[in-house]
Amino acid sequence: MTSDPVDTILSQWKEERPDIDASPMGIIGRMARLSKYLDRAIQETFAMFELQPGEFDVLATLRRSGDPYQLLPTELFNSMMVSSGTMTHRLDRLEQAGLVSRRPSPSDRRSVLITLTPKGFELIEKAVEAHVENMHRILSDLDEAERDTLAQLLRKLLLSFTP
Amino acid sequence: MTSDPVDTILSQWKEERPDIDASPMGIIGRMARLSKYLDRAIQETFAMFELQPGEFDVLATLRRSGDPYQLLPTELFNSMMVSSGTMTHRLDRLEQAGLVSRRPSPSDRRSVLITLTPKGFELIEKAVEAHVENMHRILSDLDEAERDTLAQLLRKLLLSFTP
DNA sequence: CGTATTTATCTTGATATCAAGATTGTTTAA
DNA sequence: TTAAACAATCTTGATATCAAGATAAATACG
Repeated sequence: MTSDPVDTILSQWKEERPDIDASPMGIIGRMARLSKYLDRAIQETFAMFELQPGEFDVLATLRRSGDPYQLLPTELFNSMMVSSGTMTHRLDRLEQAGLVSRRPSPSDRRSVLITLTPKGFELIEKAVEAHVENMHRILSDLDEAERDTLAQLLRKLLLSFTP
Repeated sequence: MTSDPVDTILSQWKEERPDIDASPMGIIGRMARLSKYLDRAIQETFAMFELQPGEFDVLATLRRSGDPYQLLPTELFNSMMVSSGTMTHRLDRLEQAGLVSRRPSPSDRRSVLITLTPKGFELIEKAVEAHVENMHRILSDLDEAERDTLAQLLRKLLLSFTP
């Protein structure tokens, strides 16, 4: 089995602090590094559509919510784990670009309905297709069984954070 | 098998775009979410030592490099995948806090030697112990076989980015 | 030998993000 | 009904980060 940079880190700790079991870094350290690589690889696809990752997330969330492609800011920032202020800023940019619209909610005057515009819909259709294709390419070194196993283990770990 | 938020997302895509195989999101989407949860959980430990994650990384990298706990800024930012400007800023703060020192390199007048101060050494010893303990706790829902399998799969994926 | 290229670090300007607070509106319950 | 609690969104101020460029020094090469 070929060794990676995290193996080097683990063996350094073994040498310097043999009293410590640093093995969890084999998972957490690799997740951190992978996360950076994945972000970069994925961003290249988004850039082809002049979208930031956060903007893509908003459009994709609206798209997959189904007709009428409409959600509240609160639903959006809850589902994507960012603060309300961050969402306000994203929506400002997307509205500016004509990809979503803000309309007052008829049922709650505190609320705003965020809706995909036709332009936003067309853009996210193409961007999602490119993104999915790119993700397949990124994972192509894992066979189907490995991808399944990995997805299962990640789900189990993810569930330990969301009871 | 209990379902998680990513399963919901996958089934939404299945409904809305049955022509697309979004299964890679089962890995990449979970990695993205986990990465956020892990960052938050880990940050709590660092905060107990008044360290930002990036500052912890610098001190830990110096510590595990072994005596004399000394590296160049270039080695530091290469190993932790951040820009040189980011490293300059981190080193400014760490130097300010008296945790590392900057000394001119005797062999290359362009270079600066970053060294752990005794204060930095003492702090990182304690912080690493707490961090490792915390990581064990975070992964405690996975048994040893699962942790091994997960680490192996992550290594394989990571190696596909670093040839 | 002297010029061009590469390397090491830092600076600058822009931006995405967060936490905390402000504003406005809704719901609860006495 | 009315006061208190809660909810939805936006604003503000701070910060970590990056990309690109500046500066200075070392190395390579014709």
